[in-house]
Amino acid sequence: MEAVLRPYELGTTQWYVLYQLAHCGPTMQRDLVKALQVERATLSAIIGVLVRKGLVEQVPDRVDQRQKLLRMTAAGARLWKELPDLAVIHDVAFKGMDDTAIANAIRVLQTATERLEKFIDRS
Amino acid sequence: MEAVLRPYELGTTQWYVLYQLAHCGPTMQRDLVKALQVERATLSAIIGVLVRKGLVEQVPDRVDQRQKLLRMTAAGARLWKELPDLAVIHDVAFKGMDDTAIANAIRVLQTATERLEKFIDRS
DNA sequence: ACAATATTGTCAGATGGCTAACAAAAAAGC
DNA sequence: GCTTTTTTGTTAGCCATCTGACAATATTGT
Repeated sequence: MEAVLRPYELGTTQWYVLYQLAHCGPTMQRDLVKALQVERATLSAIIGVLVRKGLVEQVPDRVDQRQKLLRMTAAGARLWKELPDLAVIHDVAFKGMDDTAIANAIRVLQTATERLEKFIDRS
Repeated sequence: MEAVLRPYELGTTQWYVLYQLAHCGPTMQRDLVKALQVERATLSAIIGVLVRKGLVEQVPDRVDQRQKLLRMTAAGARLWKELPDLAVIHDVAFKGMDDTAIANAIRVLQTATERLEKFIDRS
């Protein structure tokens, strides 16, 4: 992803923010934190970059003034349309491989992840 | 790993440097770059941290003055002995799982990685 | 209603990763 | 032998991530 995105001066997480805004419309920053599985502070920094680049706007909510709504700007939408389709990456990596083997791999990793998370919580 | 190492103020890559020095003895910095699969600049920064902490020494080579030999200090060896065994992490993640399933998962990921690397090289 | 608590975003400072550019030293070529 | 190239490490600057502390704002509890 880095390699594909570099010419556009976009990092992968920046790309993911744009992806969310393009597919789900304007979103509260706090909801993006959950969607991207990232810390509040991390997202704050990333949004900061996107705002400085003029690709995303932060609109304070009228009822809850803590929250901010994120919206793609016209420039953001323009850039988004120029971006190449990242699905090729998935194809390059997995096309033609045995589907059940892939599914198995995913299960193995998910199980390991869950176990480690439980372990960290307990300790 | 982060969670286990945090009480000792060690990052995972710092740990890995100590691991190498503990298991393979003093090592040239350039060889560590290959062992850790990391950029020269990245390792340089990490070594910088370990040197500041007094856990590792950088000794310029007598014959080739560009190269630097890395050696654990007494303080580094002392800390290393205190560190918990990280094998528990492997156990927590994978113990009791089907070995062939794990081997399959590894194969899937290795293949995907190789394909992506080839793709990046070509493009 | 007011005090205590929880949520949301930001800032500061750290790690770890990258690239690009540089300096010093060694090796290769001519 | 001297020039050019390669190797080695560092520095600077960027992105992404984390934790911890903070301010502002809501919510809850009494």
